Amino acid sequence: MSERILADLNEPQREAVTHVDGPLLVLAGPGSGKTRVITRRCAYLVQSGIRADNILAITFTNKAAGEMRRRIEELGVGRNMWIYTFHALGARLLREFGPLAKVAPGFTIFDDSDQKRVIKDAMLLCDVDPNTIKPEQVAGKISKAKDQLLTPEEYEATVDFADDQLVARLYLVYQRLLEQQNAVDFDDLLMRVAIVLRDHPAYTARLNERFRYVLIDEYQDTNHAQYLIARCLSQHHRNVCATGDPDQSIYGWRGANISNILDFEQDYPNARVVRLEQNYRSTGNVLKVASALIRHNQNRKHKDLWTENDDGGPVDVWKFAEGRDEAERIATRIAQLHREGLEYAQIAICYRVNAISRGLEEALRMRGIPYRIARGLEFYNRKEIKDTLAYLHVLANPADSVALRRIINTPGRGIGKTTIDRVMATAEQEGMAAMDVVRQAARFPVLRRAAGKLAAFVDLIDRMQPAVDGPLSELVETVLERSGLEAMYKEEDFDGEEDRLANLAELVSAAARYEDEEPDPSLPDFLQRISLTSDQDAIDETAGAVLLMTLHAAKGLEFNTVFIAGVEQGLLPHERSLRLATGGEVEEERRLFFVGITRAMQRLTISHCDERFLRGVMTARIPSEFLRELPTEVLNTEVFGHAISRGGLRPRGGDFDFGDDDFDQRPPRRVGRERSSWQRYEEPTFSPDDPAGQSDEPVAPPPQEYADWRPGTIVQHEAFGVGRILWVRGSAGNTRASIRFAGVGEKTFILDMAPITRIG
DNA sequence: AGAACCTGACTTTTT
DNA sequence: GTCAGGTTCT
Repeated sequence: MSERILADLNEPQREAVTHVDGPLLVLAGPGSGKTRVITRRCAYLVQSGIRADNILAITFTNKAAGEMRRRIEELGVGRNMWIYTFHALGARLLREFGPLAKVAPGFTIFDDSDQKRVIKDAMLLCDVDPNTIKPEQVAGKISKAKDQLLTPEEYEATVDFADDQLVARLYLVYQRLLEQQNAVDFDDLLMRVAIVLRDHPAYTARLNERFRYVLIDEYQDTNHAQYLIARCLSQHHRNVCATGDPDQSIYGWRGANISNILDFEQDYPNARVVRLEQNYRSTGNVLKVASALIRHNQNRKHKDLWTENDDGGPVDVWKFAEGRDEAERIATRIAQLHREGLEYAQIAICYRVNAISRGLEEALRMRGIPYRIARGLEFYNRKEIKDTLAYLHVLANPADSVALRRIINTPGRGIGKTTIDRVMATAEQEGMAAMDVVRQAARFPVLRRAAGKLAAFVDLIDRMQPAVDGPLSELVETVLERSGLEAMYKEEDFDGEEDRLANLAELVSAAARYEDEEPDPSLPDFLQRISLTSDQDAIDETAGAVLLMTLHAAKGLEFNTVFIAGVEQGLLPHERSLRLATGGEVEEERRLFFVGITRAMQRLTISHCDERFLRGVMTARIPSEFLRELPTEVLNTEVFGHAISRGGLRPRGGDFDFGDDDFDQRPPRRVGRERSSWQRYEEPTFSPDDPAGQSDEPVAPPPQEYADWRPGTIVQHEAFGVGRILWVRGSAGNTRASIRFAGVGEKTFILDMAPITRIG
């Protein structure tokens, strides 16, 4: 077994894996086999006689935790290892020592939108005009305070600006509102645990006994509270292993403190430091570009990244006249690579801001290239899911009035804003839970008129309550039926384009799956777990589609071919990071670029434009200052003119620098290859009765995916039966077809949405 | 109570 | 240009 654990490790990797006692810092460059080191080390510890349940590994995402568990179990050890995200560990410990931290079991975890709701409530209660300060700002300051473990009282003592005194008041009320609802926010999960660990040495000692080896992954992203938790958990034995890469610290704006990793050696004297510098992922040229870029940062630990891989082709730097050209060219290039045998799933397009994705999507759709967007906030943020979960939350925790407000009139049952406001005001006055006010509505004169409707709602909830003790999936079904949500969404689905019922069915099966896998399932645990599930966890790199994502979302992934679009000043680095020009923020932007570059295994293309549509207006752009920092000798720079309105995509010759006179005038170099892809650009096919290309505003051709939906084609519609296509037109994603049905007449549909199939 | 209308914001968002 | 959230109108 030892053989297997140490097999194919390089020297530093082996050193890290076989380090057992005492603090260890693993500085792991991108693609240096960090996960391998972590999992092998866990196996090594177990093999040296340490019990798996004495080992605690902490990650940032559920996905990372799951991946780690999978790979450790593959090595045949560690079935009982503690593998958690920081927040899940927090939730777990809070449940354990709840009384010490003033939370009752079954507490609700509020997400950002719940939190915002409560802050608004606090502002209302404190008579704070939202024009003075925005709820988001308040949230930000409270979050910072919690990161520093400051209770409202302690925070108040530290502030001297009037603004912050206001925040202190709001923080106090906010916290009170949370407590009344037996709810915590994400920051509480860390702060409360850290405070208990700080103030209850006996408890901390016990946990040190339990977790004799502590491992923290992505240490560069820890904030202060997380740092303290890690520190306390390893206070007695000092068997702490931190892994990470300061050059990939990209969450400073969320409170991550890069100094935690930079100062590890001061924090833990005698720490062993291992540098993983050999890269197994990228070509030599990609790595050269990455290294040259990141060298421009001051605040870092130097690493010499190297690889035994081939140099590979040059790194492409493409310059376009306009955003649309960029999107077109990337899409055609992807089509070409696919024809040459590259899987779509091996390709990613990254950008700094989500706003860039739209144009790319359109271009991909136009060519029928399958793609997926790894955008934040998908499944659990859908309205129908949030509604259903809100019922479950009320059942699990009747004090949860954020959830109560969400469902009390959803579906509509004639309980309006006035009534809801009165319920909330009464609850505040009487110091009661909102649900209890609703229960006793008849007692309160202001609620007299609504009392009947409120009683009906109470009755509804009470009739659901018994199902809480039954199987979870059945509970969800009961809620869907009795609440009327199912009926409501059935109707909406019928005349809308959404498929909300399908999502709800997915929720039911998620509940069933949870119940299946969990030894000790419970409704509160299910809900907590959902609250701690992010969309990052849902990114599936193997879905057979090109992945579009922000540079942030790309961290930790790798692809054969990577495009980084919109590498322009103001976008990357983003203008908001330039404003206060605090150097540090520009360095974080540079790290973001570094993260993007190092996702690429074989091919990397960086692109930028002279103009692009931003916020509805065409905006002049200049290339990113970072482009000057790249080594020209491994770049292949190309300049392209307009793809569409100037009659076809063609490369334009001529001089090319990065467009800014301040740049040093290194001669532009061209490396390698003919640009054969241009010649192969395919003129889109236009539908016959829709002669396009005459106006400046061409009518978009039907996307490739509908290429053979020609007039005359016979199709079947779920409701209208068999019909004949009259015409197809429209832009990608909005392709419309007019179809004549016997006895029904002509109807126009959006093809992506309508339940239509081709027949014959 | 619900629809229509208006306004402002618009980086990133591991939990 | 687009979306969400809030406000005003009916």
